[in-house]
Amino acid sequence: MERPRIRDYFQWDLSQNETITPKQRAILQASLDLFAEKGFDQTSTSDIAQRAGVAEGTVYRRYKTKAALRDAILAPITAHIVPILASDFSEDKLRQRYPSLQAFVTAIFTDRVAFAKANVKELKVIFEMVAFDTERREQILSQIAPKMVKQMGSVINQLKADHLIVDWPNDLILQSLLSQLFGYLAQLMLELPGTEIEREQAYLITVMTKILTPGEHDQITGQ
Amino acid sequence: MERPRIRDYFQWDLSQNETITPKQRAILQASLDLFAEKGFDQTSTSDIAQRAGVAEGTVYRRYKTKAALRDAILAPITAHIVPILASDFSEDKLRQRYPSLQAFVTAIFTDRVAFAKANVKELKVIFEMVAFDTERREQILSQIAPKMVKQMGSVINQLKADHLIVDWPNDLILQSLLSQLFGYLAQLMLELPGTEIEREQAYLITVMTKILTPGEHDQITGQ
DNA sequence: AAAATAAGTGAGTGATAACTCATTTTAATG
DNA sequence: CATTAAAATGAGTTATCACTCACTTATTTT
Repeated sequence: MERPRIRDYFQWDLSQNETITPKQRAILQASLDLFAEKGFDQTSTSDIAQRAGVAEGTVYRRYKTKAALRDAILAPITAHIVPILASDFSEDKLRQRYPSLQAFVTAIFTDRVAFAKANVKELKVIFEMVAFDTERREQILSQIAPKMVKQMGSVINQLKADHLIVDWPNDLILQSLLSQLFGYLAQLMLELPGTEIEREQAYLITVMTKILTPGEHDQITGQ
Repeated sequence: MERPRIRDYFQWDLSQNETITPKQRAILQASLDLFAEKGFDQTSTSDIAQRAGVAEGTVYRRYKTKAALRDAILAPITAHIVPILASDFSEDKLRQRYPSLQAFVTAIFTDRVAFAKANVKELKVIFEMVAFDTERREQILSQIAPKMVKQMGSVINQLKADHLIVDWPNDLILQSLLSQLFGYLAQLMLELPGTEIEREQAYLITVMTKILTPGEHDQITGQ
């Protein structure tokens, strides 16, 4: 059974979904744009209809509720966000030793950064949803976190055995990886100016490698 | 003219504001809690009244609109957020040379992390507001960014001259500082589990020092 | 204690927004 | 072209929510 490559998840083409009329496609696109621009609650269904060039009733033809419409937008990305975040380390990559720390970091970030870049709007909508819905957040986390800890854990332990990575507890290492990703995401979503997005990926890899390289500054001084 | 120390901004005691009745104080507290829990739009004024143990009319006695109530909550923090983020480097600290990179990083993060920790709820409300209000975001940024770039810039240049900091463009250095802060903030606001918040400050300083220490991995490799 | 001022109340109001449905328009099929 | 099915429409319904106001209760002043 073949796992799909991460690149296949990029660039959702909403139009290739089954039989979907141009108007329905316009509704999905308008919703995504508006939710990302103004937020879910601040977007009315009449806003969506107007932006999509459609009557309001058309919005409700396929999606029973506004929330269902949001779910439909996020369906493709949520369906694959778990494997993208947590896996990709299970099979081939796990068994192959990482020759260097940089190789490990590159493996982690390359696809994930590209994925984030290709789905900024969707991620923003997810963030808004998850920020104020504790239940949903914990549900998602309980799916992702254990896999991540387990799969990444083995790789990290390998690197530790080879003295290729800093001797921190694994959760701290994971935390710095995540923290770095969050910082990057925030920049994308808030459209912070003065950022050459193009150099981001290389920058992230450089910084992350630097953080995790064993060295003299590794002692975490208490306060 | 004495500038207030950052510690003075911590821990807003809403009750010490002028003449404020217990009920008004309860309204402010309930609003802050609910806005941070459920989000601004998902919180109705009747929710607030109920949580505060007050009639709905009472909410509107002092604050003309729901937005004005939010502004009132954020007033103290927004009044001081600019100096906290951007300054504290203008006078004494700027003139005194930083003996080490760690001293510089510690100076930057200690207060800011403590501030973030003491104002998680407020920051969450601000984030929600700013995330979907481009105008307001740019307005705030245009206030903060130039000061930050200017004041931090001089310090960074000094450290560069002494070869105490990595030879990256200043905006890239600033970006990594910010990115690190964002990552930390995200953890706070999303209440991500498995995080010993107490070690965060020491961790941030360690990591940031490591990132900015000049070394062999400084080349940012293109993709 | 009486008068005056301020604080608090909650039923009521207008507007908005999510959602419905009878009808019309478009597309598919024989 | 006629028939049928699907898609689209937009006026209408219902519920919620921000906000008001005439009135009551508490507090201060004289």
